[in-house]
Amino acid sequence: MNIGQAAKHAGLPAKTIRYYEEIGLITPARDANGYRAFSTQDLHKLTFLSRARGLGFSIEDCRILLALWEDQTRSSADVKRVADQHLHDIETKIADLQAMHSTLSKLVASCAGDNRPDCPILKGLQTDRPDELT
Amino acid sequence: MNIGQAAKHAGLPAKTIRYYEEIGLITPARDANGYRAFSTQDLHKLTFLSRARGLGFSIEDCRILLALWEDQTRSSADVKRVADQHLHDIETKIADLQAMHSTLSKLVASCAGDNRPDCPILKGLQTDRPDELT
DNA sequence: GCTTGACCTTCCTGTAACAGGAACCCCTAT
DNA sequence: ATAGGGGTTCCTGTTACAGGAAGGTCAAGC
Repeated sequence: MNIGQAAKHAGLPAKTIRYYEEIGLITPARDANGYRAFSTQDLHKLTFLSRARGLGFSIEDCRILLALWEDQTRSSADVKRVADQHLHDIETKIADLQAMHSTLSKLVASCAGDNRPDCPILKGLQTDRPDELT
Repeated sequence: MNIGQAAKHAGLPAKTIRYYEEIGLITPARDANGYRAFSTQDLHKLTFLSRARGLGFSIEDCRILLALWEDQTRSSADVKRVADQHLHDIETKIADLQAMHSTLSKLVASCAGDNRPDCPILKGLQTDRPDELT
């Protein structure tokens, strides 16, 4: 199967698949004409990668997860450790974004948004603790 | 004031300040010895940038906000537009992360995390809709 | 006067995960 | 023969800096 079909199958851009080969996540065979020939196993790997990336795992985490996936003697604890760490990272990011959102939404709410220059958002950005502005 | 002091004052690494100069966000004067000389106005700008970046605004957004901040004839509507868009982006990111978190936390919860190879997390990653796994 | 250490300077490379595009090859249909 | 829709490699650009090399500067202490 050529890269175009594989791309559709996995829900990934062809460019991304070429990149995954370049960094050694997959190693599809080659036809006589130089075209990549994707096996069923390759397609499974690509789907796996697509899913893992979709859940926000980094490429390096994907590399680890893929290795565990292929290792029939793995311990589920090893998988869980990686996933748990990522889950924690996600929680941290959410908390950070929520903090930004909280501060920023207050500033936005207090801004008239008309044609006058007076703007609490800009005022908030020049002070150290914008929440203290009234 | 030298870059080290300015960095402390603004809560930014010196490296970041040099970068901001390189991309034209600030243009501090130079002493005879070539050292950057930060004025009070420069310090205000750096603090502004530090705050805006801390709220997640992109560098390009910061450039716009900084210009509005310096323009006494601005309309607060222009500022609000930028902030509102960013707020929306933040909301989108939070929603994305929460979706990942939801899926992943279910998978993690269903994984024993022991020394056996059987792992619902890996199973979830190879199917298209891991939530459907029981 | 000399050294030492803490500053400062520029310049180059690397990061994450690809996207865009050029220049070119391959295959099939008309 | 040509046109199109694949495929290939290679190079550049993206975001917002961090790390580090090589070297100039300044104030303090001996």
